[in-house]
Amino acid sequence: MPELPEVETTLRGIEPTLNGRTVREIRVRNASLRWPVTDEIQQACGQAVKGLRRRAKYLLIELETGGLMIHLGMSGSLRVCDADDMPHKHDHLDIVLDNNRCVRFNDPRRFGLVIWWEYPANEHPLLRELGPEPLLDEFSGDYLWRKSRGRRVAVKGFIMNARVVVGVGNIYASEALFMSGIHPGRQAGRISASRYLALTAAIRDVLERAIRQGGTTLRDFAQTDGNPGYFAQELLVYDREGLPCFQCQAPIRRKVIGQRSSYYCVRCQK
DNA sequence: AAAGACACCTGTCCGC
DNA sequence: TGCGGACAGGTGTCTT
Repeated sequence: MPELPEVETTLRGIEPTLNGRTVREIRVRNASLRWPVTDEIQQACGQAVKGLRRRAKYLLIELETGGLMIHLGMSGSLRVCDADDMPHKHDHLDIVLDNNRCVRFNDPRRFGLVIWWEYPANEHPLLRELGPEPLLDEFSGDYLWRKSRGRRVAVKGFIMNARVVVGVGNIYASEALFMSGIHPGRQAGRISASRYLALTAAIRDVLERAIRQGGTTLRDFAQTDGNPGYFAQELLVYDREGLPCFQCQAPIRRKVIGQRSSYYCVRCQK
């Protein structure tokens, strides 16, 4: 479910609740997430919130001697509520604050993750090998072009590889490739520098616009107040199999590339 | 080193 | 109405 814009939306949603507060309690209802939630997580109790940031699709709640790292997987979401509100199905974990407010982790498929980490976060095994953030200057057309030389993998898989660039998931990969006129199955190493420049700009543009709309809700993504994200209405190709291309009217195709559904226009993307 | 397959898990939708 | 199968926004790990 959540790609970079949905994680960024979630971060902005929980920020006012966490700022200036102290963690009073961590309530674990179901510890079997992608990585088991261990007792280590209880070290968060009594610690003040020092900051909040996002790296790739990971949310980092920075406390005094370490912090909480949260990943939403395919179906995870965070909601802000009161600590004594009745939990719903799949509400696996609560971060209860000193004012009785609560950040509640829900994840039907349990591909998500909530773990304790100690400083420095950037050296954590899950973060150490990650590529650049797509919205920062370190991500450029030149970088993508250099990185892709000799690579035979399909360009869609290439830009979804977190060692290449983080945060680009299945929806926004299809969208950015359409916007830059590149066929998703084209070999990464056989694309010119100028086309990578266009692709880089498209990735930035689509991610920034999606953040402004609170992310994309296709099925079950929710912002922290329970509202959906509104970017679905701006999607150009994703989930539009058989529907006319907005540029040329040809039917949008769906094809599995690298085990993921890819949506594209055969006439507009080469 | 790179690329591909697979596993993890639940819910929903569609055709029969 | 029930049942089986396909599919879903991610990514670590294992095999080629």
